[in-house]
Amino acid sequence: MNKETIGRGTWIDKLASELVAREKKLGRSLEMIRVESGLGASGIPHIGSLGDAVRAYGVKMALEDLDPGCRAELIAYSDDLDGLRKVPAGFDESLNEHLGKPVSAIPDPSGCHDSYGAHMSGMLLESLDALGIKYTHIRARDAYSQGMFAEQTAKILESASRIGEHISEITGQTKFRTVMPYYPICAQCGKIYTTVVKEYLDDGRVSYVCNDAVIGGKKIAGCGHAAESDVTGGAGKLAWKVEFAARWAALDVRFEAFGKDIMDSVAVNDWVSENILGHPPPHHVKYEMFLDRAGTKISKSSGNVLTPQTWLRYGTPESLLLLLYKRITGARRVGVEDIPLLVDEVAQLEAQYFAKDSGSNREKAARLRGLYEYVHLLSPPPKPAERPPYSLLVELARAFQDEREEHVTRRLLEYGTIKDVDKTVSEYVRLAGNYADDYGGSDAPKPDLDGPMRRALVEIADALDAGTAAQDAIKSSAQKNDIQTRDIFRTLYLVIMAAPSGPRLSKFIEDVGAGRVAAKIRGSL
RNA sequence: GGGUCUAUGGCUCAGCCAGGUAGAGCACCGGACUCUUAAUCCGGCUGUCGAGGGUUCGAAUCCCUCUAGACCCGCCA
Repeated sequence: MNKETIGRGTWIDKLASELVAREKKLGRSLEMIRVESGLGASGIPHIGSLGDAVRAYGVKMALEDLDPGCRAELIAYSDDLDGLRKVPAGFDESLNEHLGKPVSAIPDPSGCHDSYGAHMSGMLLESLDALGIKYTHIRARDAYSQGMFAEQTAKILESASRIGEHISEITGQTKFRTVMPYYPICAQCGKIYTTVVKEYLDDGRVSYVCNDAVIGGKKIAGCGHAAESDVTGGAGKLAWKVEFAARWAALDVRFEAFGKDIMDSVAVNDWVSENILGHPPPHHVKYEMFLDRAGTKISKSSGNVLTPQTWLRYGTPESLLLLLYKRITGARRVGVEDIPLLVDEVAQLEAQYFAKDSGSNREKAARLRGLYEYVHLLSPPPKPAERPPYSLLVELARAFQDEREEHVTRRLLEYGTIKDVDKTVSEYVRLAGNYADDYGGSDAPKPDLDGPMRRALVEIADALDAGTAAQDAIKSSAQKNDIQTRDIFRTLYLVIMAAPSGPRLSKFIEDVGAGRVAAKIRGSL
């Protein structure tokens, strides 16, 4: 009944221990365990793509943590020989002429990387760096041109008919019964999705024809070129249904997570890996897609991407790691509005982590401790940081537009929310400030400025200019115009900071300056 | 056609994987403090854990069936 907690008690530890058990059973060495994450390079990386890599890194950490004799490494593999299927929302239409070409052969529209593909995977690598995640980066283009998969490619193409039959059996997809699972880049037009290979020649070459293809309901024109292509020199790539297997075998990959959208591909690749390439396939875990708040899949090519960059504009790296590490099962609806929750949840975890008594449920406490440790990549800080509540910060940030950090920090100290100002506080103020600026008050109602209220506001503005204390000015004008004080306060908040509530007004007015507030009130009338 | 996930208080969800007295936040009610706003603090209310069956001493949790919703695959990657 009381099972011993595995590792640090999280799903990551459980997964890693299953993996170790399997490796031992297979009699393989634990000296270097490679875990892999495919990056994708054809669209703007979203939270889900990041999750794949971050979770794989979690498994890497857990492996080294569980077994002292074990070293592990995360391979981040950019699929930059994949062709461009669709111009992502917000990108220039001129990319249309490159549809079907490998993304590493398309110029970077932003001009900062050597190709479109490098730009896209670069964004993901940047966010991995921002999170402190270490990886070994491999680009498909380099791997193929160095002949990394030559041996596997040969074996696969030799067994193409057997593989085609199997694919048709388990996925219902029949095309590989007649077509080789390999796409050469057309030597004439540079496209990769238009080439069809019917024959694998004995000398390591394939013969192909460049035909029209339909991708995503859209026709991509082929150029009609017919030629032969060497399969070992980077002039083409394996189809996805068999390419993972080649990678796993060539790089000796022992773990790879996957989204449910590629379940079939993984099943085929497992079979190919085991039966054609003689490499026991990596241990897997399947995860659900991240959905946006409306419940639709986050897609790289339609506009609703929640990118790691967006998250990190408002939330801490820890909050993003928490999102990805707290669990792996279950469909996840996620949006910018979750960032405040996750940031605060880190604070809550931290409080529990440093609390003296761990509560009644030891197992649960251990899991939460473990989660906190993973959120800090297993190097938790020696002592808790000052972590003011995010919603309070947003509210204060809305109130103080100028010299924000100084004003907000002073408030926090006065409230007793924080005792000291440290790096975390200024980071939090900056992030919550971004949130307040971008999402501030848009849903706040417009103040109702009719007769008496209008007069009252004018009086208040005059009184403020005359140096009257804010509190007195508000009270007397409320009496004079027969308005509830609470209504005046409410209206003032709406006028001054476009929110129905806020910090105490008298101190706020003192901070900001009575003259400026008076001007703001007049400006709204 | 095939597959996966989800269903827990008014709302959003945790707990389920490794069974042991149903939890949190928000909302709401009462109180404290306050400048009749906000924030903070204390206390309180809120549940046929989607339905039915099974396993078990014990099921929100495991198994089966069903219902509802969502997503994915059946182009390509």
